[in-house]
Amino acid sequence: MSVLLRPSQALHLWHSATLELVRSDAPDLTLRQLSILLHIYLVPPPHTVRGLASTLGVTKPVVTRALDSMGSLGLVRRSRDEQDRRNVIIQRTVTGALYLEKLGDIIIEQGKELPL
Amino acid sequence: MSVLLRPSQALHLWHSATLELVRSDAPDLTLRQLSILLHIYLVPPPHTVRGLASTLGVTKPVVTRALDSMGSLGLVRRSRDEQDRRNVIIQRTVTGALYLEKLGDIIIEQGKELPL
DNA sequence: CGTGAATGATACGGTAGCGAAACGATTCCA
DNA sequence: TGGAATCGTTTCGCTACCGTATCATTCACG
Repeated sequence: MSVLLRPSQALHLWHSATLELVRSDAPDLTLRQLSILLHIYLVPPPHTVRGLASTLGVTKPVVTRALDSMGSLGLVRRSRDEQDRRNVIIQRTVTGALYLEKLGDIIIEQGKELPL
Repeated sequence: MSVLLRPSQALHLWHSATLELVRSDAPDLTLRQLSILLHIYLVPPPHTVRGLASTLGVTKPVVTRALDSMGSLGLVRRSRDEQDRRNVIIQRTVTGALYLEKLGDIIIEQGKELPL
């Protein structure tokens, strides 16, 4: 089954959710960073820089920089792939999981108050 | 009635929608800019710099800069309030309406493919 | 009038993002 | 074993964003 959203509902959901996200004291990530973060936590591992860059349609430095930023926020963690030491495996953290849990709560909360 | 989203659905919806948004050739706005744009188009006018800043919980220069950026993209338009010439009224444009229509389409499209 | 409040824009110094190109480390393979 | 390919990072020059503070314009009100 699908989540049935009408056009006005879809935009209102994003409106209220982004509004709440901006108003919150959560570190404000760029859309690209948020997309990377969601991908890491919602798609089965392993995740590499090259893989993420390809998936998002961006260059590798974009992913490296996003990992730098989010890494210093504790949202993700890097580790070398010991099988092929050229690769970097991006891993999840407790902090990152909590961040996304909070994001999920915001979306759901705003979804409940959508006009029909 | 409300839009019933379960936690995993909420995050998956945002995951696929942000992914599609990043991959698209649409100008990539910051989260704050997107929030401002949605607010202008979904909440009844008039919209002023001060009002938007207060609503979003950000400073006025943030709104001014966002309007500069989105203005040069043609997404919004500024005009003086002739009743009180201190105010600037932010107005919608055809380009902005099309941008949000496209965003709505992306969200709906991704919502249809959500796992139950 | 004219003084103070209110509004939006601007200046400033600093930080972080961008794409393109080059770089070191590692692996592949001939 | 040695050259090419792959992977992630770094560098470069540039643009855009941030918060704080300040500015010009306009209005309200004594």
